[in-house]
Amino acid sequence: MNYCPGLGYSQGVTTAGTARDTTTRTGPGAARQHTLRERNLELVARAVFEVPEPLSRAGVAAATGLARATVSTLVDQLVAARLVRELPAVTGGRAGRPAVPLVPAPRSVVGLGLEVNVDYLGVRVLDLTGDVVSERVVPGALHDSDPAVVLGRLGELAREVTDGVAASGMTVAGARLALPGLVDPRTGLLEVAPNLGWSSLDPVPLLGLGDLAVRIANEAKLAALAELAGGSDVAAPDSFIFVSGDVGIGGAVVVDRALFLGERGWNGEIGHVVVDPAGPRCSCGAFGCLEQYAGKEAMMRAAGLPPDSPLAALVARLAQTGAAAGGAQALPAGRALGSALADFVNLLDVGTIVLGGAYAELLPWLRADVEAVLADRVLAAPFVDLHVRAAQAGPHAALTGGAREVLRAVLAAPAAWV
Amino acid sequence: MNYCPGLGYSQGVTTAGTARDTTTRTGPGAARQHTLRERNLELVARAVFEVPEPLSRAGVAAATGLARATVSTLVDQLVAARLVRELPAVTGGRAGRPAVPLVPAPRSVVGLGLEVNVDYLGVRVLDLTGDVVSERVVPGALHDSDPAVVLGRLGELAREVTDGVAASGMTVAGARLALPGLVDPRTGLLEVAPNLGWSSLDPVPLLGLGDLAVRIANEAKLAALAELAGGSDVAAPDSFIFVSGDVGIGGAVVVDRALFLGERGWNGEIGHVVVDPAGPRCSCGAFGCLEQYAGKEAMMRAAGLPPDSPLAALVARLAQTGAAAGGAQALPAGRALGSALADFVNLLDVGTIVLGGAYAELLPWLRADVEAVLADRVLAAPFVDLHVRAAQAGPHAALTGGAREVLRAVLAAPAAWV
DNA sequence: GGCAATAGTTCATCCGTACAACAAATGCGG
DNA sequence: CCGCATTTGTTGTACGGATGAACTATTGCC
Repeated sequence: MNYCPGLGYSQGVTTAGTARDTTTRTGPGAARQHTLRERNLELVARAVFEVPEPLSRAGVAAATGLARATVSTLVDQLVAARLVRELPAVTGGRAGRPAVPLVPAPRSVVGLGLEVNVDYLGVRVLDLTGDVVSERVVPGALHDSDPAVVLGRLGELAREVTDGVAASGMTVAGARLALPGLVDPRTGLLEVAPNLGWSSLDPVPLLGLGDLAVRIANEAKLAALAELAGGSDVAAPDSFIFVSGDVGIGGAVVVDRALFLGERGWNGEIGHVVVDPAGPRCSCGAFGCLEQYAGKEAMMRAAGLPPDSPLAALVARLAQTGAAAGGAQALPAGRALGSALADFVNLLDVGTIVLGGAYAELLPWLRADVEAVLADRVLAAPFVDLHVRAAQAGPHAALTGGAREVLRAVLAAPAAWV
Repeated sequence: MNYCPGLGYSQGVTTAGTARDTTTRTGPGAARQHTLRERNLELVARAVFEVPEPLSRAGVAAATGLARATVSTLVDQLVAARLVRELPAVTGGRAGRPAVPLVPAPRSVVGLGLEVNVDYLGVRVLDLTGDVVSERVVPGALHDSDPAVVLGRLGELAREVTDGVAASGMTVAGARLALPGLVDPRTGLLEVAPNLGWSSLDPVPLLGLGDLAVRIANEAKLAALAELAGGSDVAAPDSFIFVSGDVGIGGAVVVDRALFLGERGWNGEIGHVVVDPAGPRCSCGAFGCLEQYAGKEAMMRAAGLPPDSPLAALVARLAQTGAAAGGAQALPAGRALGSALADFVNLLDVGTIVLGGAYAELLPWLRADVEAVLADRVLAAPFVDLHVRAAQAGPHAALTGGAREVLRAVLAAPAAWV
């Protein structure tokens, strides 16, 4: 599925004689004997976790290309590490010794998702099967709040939840804290979160979660990862653009089931893409940004509602005014959003667009305009099927995405758990 | 240098019970004993090729973390494969046995770059040191040309060049054909190249190059890769946005020295990003695309020149009208380009912008406007240094980029050459 | 009940790296 | 000029991990 023509890494053909590139790129390091073990442990773990029907040891061997003997020892280690569980042998009607199905271990190793957003605090625990083990979501008005107080409160919630989880014998592998702002994953610092009124702070210590490994990330990025779980009726795409409409507009890019983050993870800022340079001035100082057309307040105003109305009011108004779901021009946001998304697709060539936040509910009134503008403006539209769909992950998707991200890291390096 | 928080691969945590993701992702395959050898061969090759000062075997061992004994055997294989050459031992004034410097082997394994563009055909051969071994560039007016004739002629040029190269004992590792249009790397087909008047064709067989491995790619993408060689005075950035202005406007994205290609490699189409929805109609059918402001014809018209004037005429006119280099508003294209680039940066978070094609020469008259609009419109501008620079690779950069790409692939899998 | 079929385990073998010892080639101090 | 420290490169042994074949375990079917 990787169509890049073998462009996996640094090029490094240097013209002889010119002194540059002085920093030695250490690279991923030397491959030793135990590297094989780590690599194949990961391979086996992926085989067990990515397949819809449980595999046996023999099935894993066939799927991975490893020898049955090798798979046996690796699976035994994963079982001992409580990452994989053996189900009772099932006699499937065929001849031969019955196979032992291998499944992700439930309620053993879990991931913790944390979130501070404008109107709530949340904690969610997921186990390796994807089940929600425990969660707490507390509403609150957190514009211009005190980070120490809010994060301390979130830390308390997290401790309550993790204490209960640990009492049941589960192990918390780590945590991800989702924040609605510019986050620097290198330093773990929050640069600025306009809607919270926070800036330039180190949030992790304020949680007071001791030695638990907590990493921070942008809320929309983690919400996008939650979409990789797919929905009850629809499969998850491997590559998509995720755009979430709320007070601000957040975006993320997923390619081959991994986030694309640019240089610092500050990508996907579709809210400030040019829609019309003659448009209204944006809070960012520029003119005609998408946010001025498709941000929550702009949509409310366009519908004749107070800017801070709840989303339900807008939905009710749309239904009341008889705007045909599926019809064009129900919301002025539709064409603006389509225009910005067309830029996004032209620049990235990712053909599936997942709309989250308020857009998920408003999609019936947005879709016609969005799709029409995409067809007009995307250069490759004649050669590509563009898909626009609503987000599948439920409310507080960033909590799910954060917890999933912790568990993904566990599966990427299962050797640390054996 | 990888700031993504461990998002290397497919996630795969699936909710138990829901049937989806049915395609078994085979993954990169099982790691066997010889995988170690391949991996470490690559590591050693990179160490030799990426360092400005030649390393000895002991130096490679220190740089890679491998044992000296291991490095010795690996280096011997690379030398036998003619990828690496030993220089005469140099007694560097220090005590101890003199070290044998290892360098990329000159004139041994070479890469072939091919290109069809609107006004020329070209062939260029690079060796592993980055030197141009041989090249042929033939001007021609190729709008609305016959693909069979043009590609046949290019194939003849390529054979002439490769015959000479082979007669000198060199081995051509492969070729890349650069085309100005939408290319599908999966199938090797050219979907459409508007300026050539070509569409829906399989160009490789028309070259008549027999069993030589030829792959096709977009011209701007390969030109961007040429920038990884750096310039005589300035180091190459590891991540950058490349935008090349000509009749059309081409773009590419390089992150960590590798092309980012989206799903099909049809990304970087900045020429059709919205600058002003009330603007002129574009050849693509939409309104107010960047190409209508910063395409070559638009720039000529804005300067009062015939649309098909040579670039030199525009430069002369700018000098003549006394438009201050470095001053604002010398060209209307400047602010339009800045607007589209700001969208690009907002969506991708890549902070270095390399301008090629006509923009490289026009940069003195564009820079002030571009940088001003970027500062206004890029959301992360207060936290990031944005760099705008002219392309360093000389004319016909796609030829260099294509040849480099072939050699990069050789270094990524040196085991095939031992 | 015997036989074929499939799952899982055990064991000798092979491959590649690591570590240590050794050989080679130099600078330096006496 | 000689001995010694120093660094490079090579040789030999040990070890870890994957393999494939042989073996055991458990079922369906005739």
